[in-house]
Amino acid sequence: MILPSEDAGVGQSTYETLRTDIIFGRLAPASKLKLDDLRDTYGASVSTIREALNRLTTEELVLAEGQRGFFVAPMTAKDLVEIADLRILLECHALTLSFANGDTEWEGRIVSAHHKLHRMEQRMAANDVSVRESWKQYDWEFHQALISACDSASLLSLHGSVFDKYLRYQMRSLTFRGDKAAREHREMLDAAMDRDSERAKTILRSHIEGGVRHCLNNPNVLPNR
Amino acid sequence: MILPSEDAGVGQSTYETLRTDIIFGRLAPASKLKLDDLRDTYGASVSTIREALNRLTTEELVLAEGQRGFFVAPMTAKDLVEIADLRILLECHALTLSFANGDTEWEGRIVSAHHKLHRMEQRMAANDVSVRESWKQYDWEFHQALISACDSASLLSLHGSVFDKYLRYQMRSLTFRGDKAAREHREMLDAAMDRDSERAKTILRSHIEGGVRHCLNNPNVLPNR
DNA sequence: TGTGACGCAATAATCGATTATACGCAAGCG
DNA sequence: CGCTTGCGTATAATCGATTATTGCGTCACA
Repeated sequence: MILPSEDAGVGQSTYETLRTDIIFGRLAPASKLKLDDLRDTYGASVSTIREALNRLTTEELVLAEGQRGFFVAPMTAKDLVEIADLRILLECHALTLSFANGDTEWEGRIVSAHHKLHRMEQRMAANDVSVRESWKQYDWEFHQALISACDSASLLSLHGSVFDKYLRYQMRSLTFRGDKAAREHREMLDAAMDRDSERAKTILRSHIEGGVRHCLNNPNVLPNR
Repeated sequence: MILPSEDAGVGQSTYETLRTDIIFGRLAPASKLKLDDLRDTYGASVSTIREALNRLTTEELVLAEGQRGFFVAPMTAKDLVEIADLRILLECHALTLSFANGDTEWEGRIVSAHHKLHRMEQRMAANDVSVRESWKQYDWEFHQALISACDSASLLSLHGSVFDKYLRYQMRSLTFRGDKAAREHREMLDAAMDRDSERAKTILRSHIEGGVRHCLNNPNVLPNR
């Protein structure tokens, strides 16, 4: 997900930049995406911009309304709950498969990812807000590592897409919920080493549901109404 | 899904036509999609074609390889199994939600969809192969009706996308498996009327797994190797 | 003063042309 | 004789221009 890759063409990098700009909230939910403006901002022709927007439309990060142009997908409480529900469904399923399948390499990936995530959590706890985005990046890498042995490219891809939509809501909650979340990450690490997928799933569910509650209670997250 | 809508612009209808052409096998798996050829075939400019292909790339019905163009997504046994697994996961979950939520309108949609599907199944059983595509259309409508009360647009959208990828494999099995499938449809209808989601899920799982076995045993479905 | 038709400005959709990249073949060199 | 390097063609990527649509503001008329 997330990281724009260097070498790619204009089209690919425009797509990636637009995507992260939506996920990280630099493009406001429900705002109009005017092609001419975007061309100036992103330094690509309208055709290229349209290509990127069309791809984002399929992912439902952008809405295309008839002949009336493109809009950033709005953010609503209902959508958040739906997305979280899907993330739980997909990630729990992947967890089961992955725990049954994982080898020592897999364990190594998890330990490594957790270590890096933990470092970021420490910096976040020390109010070093500059690492917000990389913290979320490492959060993704950890969750990704846990399910990386599920042996289903389709499942991983679908999960990645849902995760990013969930992330868009997370990114708007400016307050740090790290204490509880960090403990849950630690517990999932332990459960993974024990290959106890039921325990991991229980923790994951409450991990995500906690994140949802945190967002719903946070007035920054849902601007409308 | 499926049906190309009339009124839309060139871009939308090109996208829909390309999509159904891939799903229904009119464009061979793994074949190269040359832009100039497609422009002639579909009567739209390269930019418009590219727009459509980019959208299909996001859905993983088309693969975009670096600067080397577009390819129809290949079909493999592993992909079929993964997609079927996802369909079971998503559709079972949606079934649970829908059965808990559905009102009388919902029941009406199911009864109606089943009736139309049943008619098609009869014609298929009588070797009227001309209705193959509409039969699959009604199959989709029935499954869609069952989960239509799940009250999650995101889940329905994700399910639709996975269903269509599954359908691509189904469309290649030229032999009719309708007898068993028709019975399962009937049983799901009954389970829906009884609001017995556990029963419906059991049937659905074996319904889909039966379809997968049928495809895996059918040499028409997986051309490679 | 309200309403509807008209036209203008803004913006989207679509296109064809231009530039860049990749691939195959052939010629030169080891 | 095989490998590499350079050239030409085929194809993709990107762009700017052209056409179509929409939405708003204004003016005429009831």
